[in-house]
Amino acid sequence: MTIKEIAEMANVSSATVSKILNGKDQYISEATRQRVLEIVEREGYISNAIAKSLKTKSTSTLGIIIPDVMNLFFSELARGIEDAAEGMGYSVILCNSDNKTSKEEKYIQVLQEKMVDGIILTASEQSVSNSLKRRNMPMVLLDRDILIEGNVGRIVVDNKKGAYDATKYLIEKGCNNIGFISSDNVVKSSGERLKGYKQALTESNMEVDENKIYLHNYSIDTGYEGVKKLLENNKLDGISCGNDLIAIGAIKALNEMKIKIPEEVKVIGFDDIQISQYVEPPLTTIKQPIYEMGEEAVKMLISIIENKSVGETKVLKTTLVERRSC
Amino acid sequence: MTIKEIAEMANVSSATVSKILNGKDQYISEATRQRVLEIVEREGYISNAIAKSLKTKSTSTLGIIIPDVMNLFFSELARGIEDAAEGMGYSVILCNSDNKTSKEEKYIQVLQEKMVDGIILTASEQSVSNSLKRRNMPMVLLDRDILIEGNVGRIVVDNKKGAYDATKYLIEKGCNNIGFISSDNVVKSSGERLKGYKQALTESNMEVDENKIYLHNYSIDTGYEGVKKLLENNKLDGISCGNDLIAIGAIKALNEMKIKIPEEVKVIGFDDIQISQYVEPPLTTIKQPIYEMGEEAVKMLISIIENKSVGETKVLKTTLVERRSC
DNA sequence: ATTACTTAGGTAATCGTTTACCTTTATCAT
DNA sequence: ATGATAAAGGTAAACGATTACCTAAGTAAT
Repeated sequence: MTIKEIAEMANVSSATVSKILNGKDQYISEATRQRVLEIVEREGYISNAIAKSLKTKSTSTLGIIIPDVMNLFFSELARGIEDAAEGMGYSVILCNSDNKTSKEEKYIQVLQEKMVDGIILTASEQSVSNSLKRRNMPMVLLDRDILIEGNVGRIVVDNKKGAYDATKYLIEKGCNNIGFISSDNVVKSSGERLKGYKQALTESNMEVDENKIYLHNYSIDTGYEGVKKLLENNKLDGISCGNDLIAIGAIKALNEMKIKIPEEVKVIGFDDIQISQYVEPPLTTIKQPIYEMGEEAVKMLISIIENKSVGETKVLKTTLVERRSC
Repeated sequence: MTIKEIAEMANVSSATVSKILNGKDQYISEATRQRVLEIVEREGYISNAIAKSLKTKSTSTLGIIIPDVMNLFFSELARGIEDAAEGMGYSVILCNSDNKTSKEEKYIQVLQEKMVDGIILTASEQSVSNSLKRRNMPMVLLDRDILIEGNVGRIVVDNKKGAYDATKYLIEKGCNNIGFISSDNVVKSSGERLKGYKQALTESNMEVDENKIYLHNYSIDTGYEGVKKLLENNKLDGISCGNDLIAIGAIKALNEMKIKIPEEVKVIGFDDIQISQYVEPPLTTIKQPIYEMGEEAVKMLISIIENKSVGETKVLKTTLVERRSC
């Protein structure tokens, strides 16, 4: 069922049908309009967006590349993105990069072939500018900032301040031996969080002890292993974690070791993913406005697409949410 | 940069370039092939999949409609789907229905306009056949079975047996007073799980007591509330939960009430979502092969698309995984 | 009566591929 | 020398919309 067939049934030209369907009907009589619309309805006509896209050079589709939707942080990001996109008339193609530059590059290629109007990229750990051959594709970098040339937007939080606040909070709560468990990946945010931790210690005249730092990746297992390793040689009374998954792993290990939280050791996370309020004890953490970050990314991307803005950097605020783990 | 421009540079026709790019080059000399390929590479030509789709009537894109990616069950499903799709050369458009028939219908319309090759639908709670106007679109129903006419595939598990096994296990572990907390939604699987619970009781000559059943929805809060409500009037020593989220909420409530798990009350879940192994105590549950269900859905859908099979129903097996909550 | 504008709609090129069908030249068996 | 076949590549229609530009009739002002 095409526009041409509808046109024949209504005894008008396909141009007329197209105009009516797109609301460009100021020079179409109401009678004709009604007649066409009725036929469209009766025949269950569904317009062919592919043909439309070919002509108009716009697909109303966005590509989103994240490491892994199964990770609660990214699934919330994805949800924020999809909701905002849907609200603005866009669909989203979902891509999981598994933090692999190779998959990321492949997806960028595919998304360009599919003529998405723009791409939201949560960069993989090793991605560098030159691996991203983009042909002037509107793009916003979300959560993870990387070096990249050209007109790209950025939505980030102040990771250093967040980690600083977390550690400072632990100090205020009376901790004297604070460990840090996080990821050793090379994305900027990871480094910033480590810096924030160190700065908080230094400012309070505590020494930075590399033996109290365990870096691996952003997973529950890292938190679990980190606690086991760190407590072999140290007496910690506070642990600042690079993200909530790590904190959850840390809590699990501490629970198993019958170490009381928060009485003996206080634990603080980063992100405030959905599940964090449900662990035992509920996790005190540095909240990122994850869902909103997704929304903001879409808004910025669409404004770049529609040429209303040039890529800028938007820094969203983190907040400390107090629960029972401290 | 189009195929025509490449053709001009190489002094061949666009047909030749197209043939080379699509591997239909049995009658193209190696010299020409190389020359064209080099130009394609040098100019960074990216093919226009939209134009291709218009001609070939296939987009290599699948639509997936799930209630909510932020729900761990569905995010794992989504991941399985995306991985399998990517492996078979397809992209996926992600849609969150929030269990609303209205959103679901809207997405189905959009997906058809975008000419996806097929749709994987995890149906919303109220969706019924006639609300789904589809124009002969290949489709597979995933996880939730609904009545629908036409040629659709189905990937499900035996929910009744799963819930039966769970409850039976509790009985074997010595429980005499087993409650059931689940969702009251109208999808078939919810009813099946309730039936499985009841059947296990009946078979063991235990009476089904409606006061020990709390039905609301598949959320952590339901588990939490359910325990509070059920323990007001009952002395339970076992709780069979409609899914893991509910079980996690139940465990949280029990922990707060200082009731020992599994000594005083045993808890069993359903699904085996990722997080379940990390709660305290780790959750014993009926494992659904979630990721594989996503994969299987893609395989079945693509085989329907390629006309290699007609819609059939595939029932995957659940297994009981023992952890410390029982 | 002429000009100008508005209303209502039609014509046909165009977007970038794919592909059925055609042409030309070379090779080869008879 | 002839016909058949293979090799190499070209021509142009088609996919289904959109849209710049055109036409024609009616109306209104001068």
